[in-house]
This record gives sequence, structure tokens and C-alpha cells, in this order.
Amino acid sequence: MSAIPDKPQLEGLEAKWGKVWEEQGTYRFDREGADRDGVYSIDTPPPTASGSLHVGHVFSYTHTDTVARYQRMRGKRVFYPMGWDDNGLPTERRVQNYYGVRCDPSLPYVEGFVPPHEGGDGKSVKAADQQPVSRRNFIELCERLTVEDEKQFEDLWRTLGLSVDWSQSYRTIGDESLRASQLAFVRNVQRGEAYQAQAPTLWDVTFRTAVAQAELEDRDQPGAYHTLHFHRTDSSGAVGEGDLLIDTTRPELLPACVALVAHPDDERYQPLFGTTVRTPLFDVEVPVVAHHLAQPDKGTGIAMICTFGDVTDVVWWRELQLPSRSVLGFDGRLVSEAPEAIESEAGREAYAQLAGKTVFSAKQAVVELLQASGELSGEIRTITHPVKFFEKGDRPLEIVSTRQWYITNSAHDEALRERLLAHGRELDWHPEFMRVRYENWVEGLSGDWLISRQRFFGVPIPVWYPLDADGNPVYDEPILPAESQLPVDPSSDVPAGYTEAQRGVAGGFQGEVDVMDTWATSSLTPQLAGGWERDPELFGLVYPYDLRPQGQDIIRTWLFSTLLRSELEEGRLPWRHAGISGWILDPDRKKMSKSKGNVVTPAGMLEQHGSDAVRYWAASAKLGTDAAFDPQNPTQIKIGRRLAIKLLNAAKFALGFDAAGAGLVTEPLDRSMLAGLARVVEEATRAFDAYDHARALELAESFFWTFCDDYLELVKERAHGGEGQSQASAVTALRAALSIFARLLAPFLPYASEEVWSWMAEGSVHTADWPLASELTALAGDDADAELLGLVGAALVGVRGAKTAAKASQKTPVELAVVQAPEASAERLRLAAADLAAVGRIAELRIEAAPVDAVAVAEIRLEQAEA
RNA sequence: GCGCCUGUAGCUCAGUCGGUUAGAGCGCCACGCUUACACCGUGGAUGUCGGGGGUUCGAGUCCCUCCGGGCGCACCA
Repeated sequence: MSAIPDKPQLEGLEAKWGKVWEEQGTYRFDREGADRDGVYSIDTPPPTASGSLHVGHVFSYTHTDTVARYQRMRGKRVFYPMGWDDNGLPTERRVQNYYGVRCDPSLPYVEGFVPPHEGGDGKSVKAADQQPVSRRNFIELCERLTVEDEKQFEDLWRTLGLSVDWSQSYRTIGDESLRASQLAFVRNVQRGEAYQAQAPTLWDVTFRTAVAQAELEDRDQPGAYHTLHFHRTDSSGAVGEGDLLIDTTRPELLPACVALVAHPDDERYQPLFGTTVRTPLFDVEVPVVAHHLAQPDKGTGIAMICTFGDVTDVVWWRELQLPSRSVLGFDGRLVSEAPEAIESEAGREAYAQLAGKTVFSAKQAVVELLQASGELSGEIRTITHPVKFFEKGDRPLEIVSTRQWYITNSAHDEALRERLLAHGRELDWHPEFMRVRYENWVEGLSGDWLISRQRFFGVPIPVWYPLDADGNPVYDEPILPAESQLPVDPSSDVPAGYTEAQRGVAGGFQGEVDVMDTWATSSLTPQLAGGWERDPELFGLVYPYDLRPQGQDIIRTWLFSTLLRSELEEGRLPWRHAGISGWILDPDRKKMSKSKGNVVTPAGMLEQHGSDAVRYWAASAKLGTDAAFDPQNPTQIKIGRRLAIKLLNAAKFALGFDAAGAGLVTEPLDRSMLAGLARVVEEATRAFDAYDHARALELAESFFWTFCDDYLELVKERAHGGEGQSQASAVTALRAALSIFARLLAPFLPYASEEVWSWMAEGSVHTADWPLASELTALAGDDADAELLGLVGAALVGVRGAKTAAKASQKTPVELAVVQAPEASAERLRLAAADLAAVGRIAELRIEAAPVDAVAVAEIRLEQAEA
């Protein structure tokens, strides 16, 4: 036990206790002699190391920490690891800007490379100003920067007081993670769950990579309808009679047109099905076909199918078995060579004017050409329509045909879909309604999960391809590494049976250059952290996990993909509970985001207000509920700070009374307080078990204020100046209550409660036993009157009110006070009359039974102040 | 288009199974240096529970409907 300071304060507690916890290993996961039932395991979200932390992180990670601390105090061995999601695009972008470089895989490695600058100013560096570096140099810079970023993150998490076992941390780009992701992938391939396909793919032209359905978002964009003349081949071919009018928002894709399509029931176009038309400008003959996805009420009711303008084009192209006539390159520009189908001189000339242009410029050029040829009908009508974007991108996605790796996700497998939905029902969601989002997502899956990315800093896809006699890769026969060989980098490692000299030569092999989507690694966090295929004993202790905490925005990505991988690998749910935190909204109720400039740095908040205060704010919001936060006026944080300070001061005060005679609680008021507290303990425990940490906090907090404002005031005279058993009773009750409060509040205010605990007990409050109501009823007796404190409190309010009304100090003596109460209450009140008289400085206190509804002061006579 | 959440005091939010007079904190007003706490304490005022309809002895709570706010999924010529 340590001495109580003269002036307890919050400042410095983070550093003081953070150090002690680290030294004592307070949060260390102890597996010695553990069994699965004695463990509480948490599948912690690995934050994106290269991103900046914002208040939203503090919010949701605090939610999880309160649960971790509660479970630890319940006697569970808590497995609470921390991972860093350091691979992927965010890191690449940050490295580009931080060091002023860009990856060019064609360049050779430079030993001892020094980047052009370091630190940057946070602004993005233009691509033209970035120095091209080799892939290996680029990855080295990624590694260097993420290690630094992760250190800062860890410092912040430690200051916030997350009770993470830091010896269990992992990086998604670390060797063990690489090995586990590749191992899982290889097994997916072996079981037929991972495959490659050449197919139209959503493509980000800025990052030049394919993206998956889960990473899409719709954004409203300006667009325009253009009405084009298509010429019927059975007419003269000249503009005019018999032309078909087609509305399109993508006129630049006209050279990629492969057909026109209308609904089979559309009588206007039924006569044309089976005939052909010629495209404007390019004079390509295309069929008129029928498909049920064509909407008669859209545009002119007949659409042009291009390869590829949108995902519907892809469906039509596939289902109607149309030819491919791609014009868009990976860079988002029209390719230099016109499609072969464009044969006419005029058509090839027209295309030559588009070649090399961006989509935007090509659109303008086509419009001009169409206007010149008279094949554009009427006005161009501008509209606003949703367009698919990569969530991290800022240019619309295009669709290009590429070879990619996929993992089956039930889009084409009804039985798997049923299993995934069943798992969704089996999982305990907090709050419950979040399950719907999962179901929406699973039911809306339109294609398998595209996991290959044409990027650099990620887990390499661990395959090689044999090269045939002509030096062409045989993609259908990928060479997989042996499990014992993992992790591998196919760019530098050599497959079994080959030598490095055979790389890239006919009859030899080539390595896959793509890396995995970051979610392909993150979807394995239960495996990565839990020692899957590395530490079977650990895995058996923690898996399936008890809790997956996460934000609502990544249900379709992280939650879904983790559940999927677990189903594929283990055939079962990876966790029992999912705790979904809400958003942080700024005062205008808009989601906080960097671009809006309303992000506050958590480090500054913790520094200014103290960690306990910030945690209080976070913990007072329920799971799944958005919380408003105004950095200019952080009300909840101030309230939390007040609570933490109050805890320190109340403890100091209560522990200051002479405890020599402590032992039994005999006074009715003391017993009442303990009985009330016992109820709070029961309810708070129930709330925590139901993943309602906010209610547990509210219960503890509100009773704590009653304890301070009423009980402590009522008994301080007795505890300080009283004698014998009545004094001992008060002191015993105060100490018992304090011990309970420190523990009830420990999950929320780990610093203040630890400080207070250190004044009265050995060890850490965070490894102490979660309070039991029985501790209190043992002291207070089973028949204690929990209501008494409230009755006395009501009388006290009456006395105080009278003094306030008289504009007198609370210490003003009272000559006479008459308290009236209902018959039954009056008798009980008399049991605490002495305490009430003492705090009110009442010379003569009369308690009368009367026909009133509630306790009230009927008459009061204050002693006159000096005349 | 399908669906989920949400609307309670000026603000942020509780309100359990339908049950007495709807709560808390902040803010506001007034008072008070009272054995810890001025980063404090005491007291007070404050409501069309979004609107309408229904069920019920009784509705903030259940049902229907309309309106507002937020979000998910789908659509994308």
C-alpha cells in the first residue's frame, strides 16, 4: 500500500501506472495451466499503422478495453493482443509522400538508397516529383516507416490505458503473418476455394489495380445523356429514317460497342431482335439482342452494350456471349490500337483521334465527331448519377479484362451461402440489429472475392507459373510451394525442381508478381494472433474467440471475410460475440473525416484532459450507437474528469478516518448504503455480461455520486468524531464501499481506480476480483433496508433547500426541523435521525408520521445569524 | 426500390416487462469558502416524449400511418 498524497491529482497517473503495469506484467496472458473455459479471447482490430489515429479509434478501442478489464477481474485469463495492419495501399501512399518516391518494379535494387526527403509536410507529392525506386527499395521504406508509426501507436494505446498484452502483438506484414496468409491461401487453392480467372474486373486507373466488391462505394457524379443514331443495316445507311436512337452516358465507349439490347417483352424493339445495326462514327455492325435486364423505361428503352461501361455490360456480355472489343487501358486511357472490328477508313480515322486520350477527353472528342457527322440527336442532358469508386480512390472505376485470383465467397455457391448465413444467426451481435447488415451483404454478393492486387507492399501470392516452350506462362498449372517452404516471395524464391537460372526463360518458370488484398491477410487475424499452425496449444486456448470488436463500417469487409475464411478453414464461427461500435459524429452530426478537417488528435485530447476522462466519454456510449463529439466543448470528457477527481478525493477523505475499530457494520444507514451498493453490483454485472458497458458505468457512477453527496455527508460526523461501534460501523462501511467503487469503476477509469486501490490494498485493482453482492450482504446482513438511504436523502434535500432558500450557509445551525413522512417511512427514518441531525446541524429534529406521499420537511427554524 | 437505426428539457443522452407525478448530466438562475474535492458544494426553473390514428383500465414504451435525421444493400443505358 502506498501513502495518500496531500493533494491527489490525475496528472502523472498515466505514466506512473503504465510503468508499473508493464513491470508487473499486469495484463500478460498467462497460459500456464489454462483451459479454454478460463480464457477470454479478443480478436482485436489491427489499426492501419500508416493512418492517423482519430477519436473514433479511441472510442471503439475503449469499448473493448472495458470488456477486457471486466473479464480479467472476473477471473478470466484475457487474451488481448494488438496487431498492426501495415501492408497495403495506405502504407504505400504514405511512403510515397513521406519519402517522395514511387515504386517502379522494372528498376534494379539500389544498395544504401537514400530517399529524396524524409517526413514530408503531410501533403501529397505529385507523381512527377516522386523518384522512381525498385520494388525492394520501396518495400524497405514501407518497413522502415511502419515500424516508426507503430511505435507511436503503441505509445498512444498505452497512454489511453488499453490493457493489451503487448507481448502478443503482430504485424500483418510480419513473417509469421506472411506465412499464415500464404498457408491459408495454398490450402484454399488445394481445396479448390481459390482460383484464377481471366475476367472483366473493376479497375482503379490511379492505383492501377483491381479492386473487390467490398471496397466499392457509390458516389454521385455529374453525367450526361447523349442520344446517338445507330443505323439499321437494312436501310440506306445514311442518317435519317430508320435510325435507332440510343441514350448513353458513355459515348467514348462507342468504339467498344458490341451489341444493342432491349427487353424481350418490349414491343417497340421486338421486330429488331436478330437484325443488326451499324454504329455511328465507327460503322461497326452489331446485333440487336434481347435480355431481361434491359429496362424499357430507361432512356429510349434500348441500350448499347460496350466492353465494358458498367457491371451490367459485363452480365450482358457474359450471358449473351458477345465478343470482346476493349478500348480502355490500365491507365484509364483509350488504347492506341483500334479494335479490329473497326474496318472502315472513316472509322479508323475517328478512332485515331481518340487513341491515348483519357476517358474525359475522349468523351469530348467523340461528342465533337458525332456532332460533325450529325449522329448526335438533340441536346446533351446533364444528370447526376451514382458511379462506382474504389473507396480509397478519387477517379471512377473502369472495367478491364485481366487475370486475377479469387476466393470463393458464396456468390456462386448456394450451400456455402446458407452456411454463412447460419453462422451469422449463430453469432451474438451487440447490438443485435447489426446482423442485418451482414445478411444484406451476404445476400447481395455478386461475384467471388477478388484477392489479387497489382501492388507492391503486401503478402505475395505464393505461386509460380511454368513457362512453355515459347516462354509463355501456363497459368492453368500454377506451381504451389510446399507448406514447409513458406513464407515465399515468388519474385526471389525459386519453386522446387527449378533453378534461379530458369527464371523467365522458355521451359522455366516465372513468379507471380501480384500481392494479396489487405483483407486477405486481415481476414485471418484470429489465426495470426492465435498462433494457428504455429502454436497449436495457444490456438486451442483462444479459438474460437470470445469477442470480435469492430466498427460498423467494416462488417462487409473485415467481419465477413474473417467469418468466411474461418468457415473455409475450420468450418465454424471464429467468435461467439461481435461488438459493433458506432461512429463519432461532429456537432453537425456528420461523420468525422480527415477531409472535413474536423479530426482531433487523440494524443492531444489525452494530454489535455487525462486518459480516464477521455475513456469515460467513450465508455458512456453504448455499442452500435453513434456519439456526437465537439472538440470545442467536450462536455462528456469534462464530466469524466470530474468523476475521476471525485474518486480520488472521496477516497482520500474516507480513508482518513480512524479505522482502528473497523470490523462490523451495525448502523441502519450504513447497512442501507451497502445494500443499495449490492444492487448496483448485481445490475452492473448483468449489464457487462450483456455487453452493455455503458449501463454498467452509469449504474456505478450514479450510485457513487449518491454515496459522496448524501451518504458520506451524513456519516462524516460519526465517522470522524463518533465513538465506539457507531463510529466503527461507518468506517467499515465506507472502506467496503470504496473498495467496491474502485473495482466497479476500474474498467472505465483504470488510472484513478488503481491509484485509489493502492491506498487501501495490495496488488493491482485490475487483477482484483470483480465485486460480488455477497461481499456486501455479508457485512450489511440480508435484511438491510436498501431504501433507507434514499429516504434520509430526501429529508436532507429538504433541510438543505430551506437553508438555500434562506440564503444561508449549509453550516447554519437549525433550532428545529420537522420532517413528515408516510407512516412506514417515518419509523425507518428515525433509525438515521442522529446522522441527519448531525449533517444538518439540527438541534431538535422531529420525525412525524403524516398522510403525505413522500418525505418532506414540514417546518424548519434556522438559528438567526448574528444580528 | 428493399431494409435497418433514430426522433424524449436549450445541449448530450437514460428510460428494463406497457403501470403512480417522464429522469440524469451539462448549460442556465440563485445561494454557499461547509472537516476530501473551487477541477468544489447546495438548491431551483425547464417537456406537445416528431405529427396523426389505433389497441389497452393504462402508451415515451405495442400496432398502423405520415414527417424529419442517419445508415446498409440493390439499381446505375
